[in-house]
Amino acid sequence: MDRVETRELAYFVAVAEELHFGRAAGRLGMAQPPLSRAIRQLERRLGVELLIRNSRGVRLTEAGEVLLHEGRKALDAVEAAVRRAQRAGEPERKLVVVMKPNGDAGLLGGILQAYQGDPEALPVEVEICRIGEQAGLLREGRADVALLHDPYDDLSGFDTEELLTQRSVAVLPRTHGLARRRSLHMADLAGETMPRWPGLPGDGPEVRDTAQMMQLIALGRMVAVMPEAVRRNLREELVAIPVLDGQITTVVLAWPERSRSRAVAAFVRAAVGLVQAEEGTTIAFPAAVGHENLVPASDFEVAPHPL
Amino acid sequence: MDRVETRELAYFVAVAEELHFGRAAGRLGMAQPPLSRAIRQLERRLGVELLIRNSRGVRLTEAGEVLLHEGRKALDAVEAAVRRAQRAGEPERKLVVVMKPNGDAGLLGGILQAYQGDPEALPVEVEICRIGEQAGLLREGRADVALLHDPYDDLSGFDTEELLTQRSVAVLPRTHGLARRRSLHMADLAGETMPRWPGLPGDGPEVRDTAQMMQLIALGRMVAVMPEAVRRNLREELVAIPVLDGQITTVVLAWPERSRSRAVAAFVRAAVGLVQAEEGTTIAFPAAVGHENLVPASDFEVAPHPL
DNA sequence: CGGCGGCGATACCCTTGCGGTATGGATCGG
DNA sequence: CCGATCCATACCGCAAGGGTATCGCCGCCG
Repeated sequence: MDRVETRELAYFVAVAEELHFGRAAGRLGMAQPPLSRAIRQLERRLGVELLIRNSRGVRLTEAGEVLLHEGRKALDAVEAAVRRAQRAGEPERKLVVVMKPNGDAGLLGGILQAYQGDPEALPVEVEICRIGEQAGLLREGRADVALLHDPYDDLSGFDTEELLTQRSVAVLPRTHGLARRRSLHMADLAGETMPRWPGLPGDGPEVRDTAQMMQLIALGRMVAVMPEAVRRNLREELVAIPVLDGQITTVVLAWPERSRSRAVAAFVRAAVGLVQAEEGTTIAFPAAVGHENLVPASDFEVAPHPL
Repeated sequence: MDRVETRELAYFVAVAEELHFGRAAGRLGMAQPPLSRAIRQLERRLGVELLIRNSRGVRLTEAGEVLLHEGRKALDAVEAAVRRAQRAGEPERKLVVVMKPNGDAGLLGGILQAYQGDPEALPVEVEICRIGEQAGLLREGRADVALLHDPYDDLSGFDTEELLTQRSVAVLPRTHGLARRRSLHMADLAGETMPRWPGLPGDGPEVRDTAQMMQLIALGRMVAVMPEAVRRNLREELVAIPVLDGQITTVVLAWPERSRSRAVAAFVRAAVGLVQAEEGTTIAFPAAVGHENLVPASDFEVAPHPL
């Protein structure tokens, strides 16, 4: 059997997402009949029924579900291949590091310093993206490495190296009834309104970024349980209380699997070397914190580290 | 910028592999001029030089290297998407498990038994492939799950679950000077001829499969250090001696990342459940071994398990 | 030094097949 | 029963992919 073109895959994905030939054709910037024909042709060539058309709508068969899912991955891979090749051909090469705001837990400065000492190092561009975009940017080949968070980000398709584990703190308004506690358990927060992050399920109000969330917490509209690195940018009127049984978050360095880029390899070396040198320190804080709302890390010691 | 078609990617990969337009065109079943043109066109569209043509051969630019590498992955992904969709559309669905001969270390029987009890289970087809083919079959979508060996197989692009760790044994002819030792270190085998497996570097004679290797060992042409599961099919004239500092091999169950197949999920459940139930037993041997060339597992206890 | 051979690029032509428009046919709602 | 909606079919034109012939360049060898 001969090749399936990306065009055909993209057509199918569009139809499978819209479940409507007309709308899909519109999205693809073409007329409906050629789209119908292309999909039929694809089905004939694969020898599989992908869609069930009952003259008043479209449904996916099981094979169609699979092709939608796998086809998206394949299209991602093609796009990433092109973009990485283009980036590799640019006259001044650079390494793009992507993370969400504060997503490095204070590690990036040290990593960059170590990296620049490597003979294979390239100039670095740090891209601060919006929450939920990190993994996608890396998948599409727009970035070379990313600082991601396990278990919140989807790490599949990447090679990774764990850099740092973080425990959780509850971010509360200073006026909250629990604000003077030295530590909490998740059960203490039962019934509180929690933020809902884009892409994740939940019933709280959706928040786009940490600043927005902080604002809402300060207004008493919600509380949040976050990796302890949030303490680096707490507002005056908020406090962070350790949550002893909260989610453990791992900051991981991720890059495209089976990458052969020497610049990426050097970056990974730098990052791993750095965290190994700092082994034992769970999280780095600026030396001069000065803020009373920063809970001393020793408070975590009341509970054994669950890892 | 508009889409890159798989056709164009395949053309480029062929040329990049052959480093010769004529041969690549032959391989693709087409004439050389359209191929030249297609590649030029691809370069123009990407805005990147991929090949350096000096009228007496072709070389890859750095961008070309990247596109060769990433393009192969992308083509794999497209092919896998198609094949998985086709498999999902077959009237009698089945689950294809792939492994190399003896690659399950005796686990598969139990896994299959546990799996068949699951309500989501499908009929299973066990595919025994040649050495080095396992990961590829899974990548191409010809199999649903594979039993692979870390660190020998390339696990990137798969989700995995570790099932079993195996220590190493040296397979020696009964007449070998070391054949009566109770245990060895790698240093004891310095200077011995070792097999070279397909795809891996090395300087020994290449072997295709274990049976061939066993034959060569019996003839005194080589010795081999293998995961201890080889003891399950040793010939009469061979012995297996624990190698205390040999490579630790992990049998992992692998499946396409981000898979949504319920049948695969059920298989993973069955396998993980099984190994958890047997937790503590490092490797399962048939109850009635009876072969004196099977070294008792207790011999391994002289060295602490390095994991 | 000149001819030859190998290799990629160019020129030109033909055919395929993709995409567009017009229309048909089925089904559901009122 | 009519109209609206939506996918399929019919048909057409043109862009683009593929083939053949040939050129230009370069290294090799007589």
